[in-house]
Amino acid sequence: MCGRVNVSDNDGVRLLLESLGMKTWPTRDPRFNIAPTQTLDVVMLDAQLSLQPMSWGVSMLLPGKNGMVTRRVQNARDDKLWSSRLWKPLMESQRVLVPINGFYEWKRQDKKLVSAYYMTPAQASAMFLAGIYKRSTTEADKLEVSVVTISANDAMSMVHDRMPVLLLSANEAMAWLQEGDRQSLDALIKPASNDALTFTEVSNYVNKSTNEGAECIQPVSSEPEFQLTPK
DNA sequence: CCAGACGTTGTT
DNA sequence: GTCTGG
DNA sequence: CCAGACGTTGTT
DNA sequence: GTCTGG
Repeated sequence: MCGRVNVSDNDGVRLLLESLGMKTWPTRDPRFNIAPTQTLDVVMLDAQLSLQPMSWGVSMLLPGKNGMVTRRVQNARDDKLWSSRLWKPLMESQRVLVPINGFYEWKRQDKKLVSAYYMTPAQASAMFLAGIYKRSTTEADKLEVSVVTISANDAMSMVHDRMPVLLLSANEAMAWLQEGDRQSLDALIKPASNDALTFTEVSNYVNKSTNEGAECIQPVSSEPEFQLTPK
């Protein structure tokens, strides 16, 4: 779940960041198809709120056939946040917000891909995902982020059984950054309400992560747009 | 997340 | 089948 | 000190 | 391999 996002509408993101009182926003070229290992601009709270580029996926070391192997983990499950030795320290002091315009999910049936869907906030043009970040142990100054996930709500479960944790108000977003105790944070870690997201079925153009542009979010019409004239 | 590879040597 | 790259 | 875990997704 | 918990 949540392994592909869209950050193509800088105006929408700017409004979202301004709702927190920020005066900076992304100046990157629009990206309709951001995949794990690529760069996300992430909101962190230090002395002030700031926007930091981070690589999508927190690295962890695991024993492999020939020594240790690095594995990148793009999502953090809600039920592991306080028990895993990877996530727990990040939950305590490394919480961040991931501003996006929307994310993609793929529906499967009998193991096979059926269709791709684009999810956008119903009430805004951008939204925050709950994230946790870590300083890279190998590369100085490199930051890595994972997106917190939870069981899908009823609406999402039509497509997929997991979804990212959404922070849909400025209050919730700031609470995620500021709260110190576990109880307050746990209150934020819940599936969004069923009417929080708008679903759009899109073509398989977005499947390939090197494909870019507005074609990624173009709706699939129920009727074919073009029909061959029968002969 | 999905797509695509999944080997090596020697040579230019 | 499983790993890596984007 | 030793024992045991160590992400996530998809899948059913 | 390396960290956490007992």
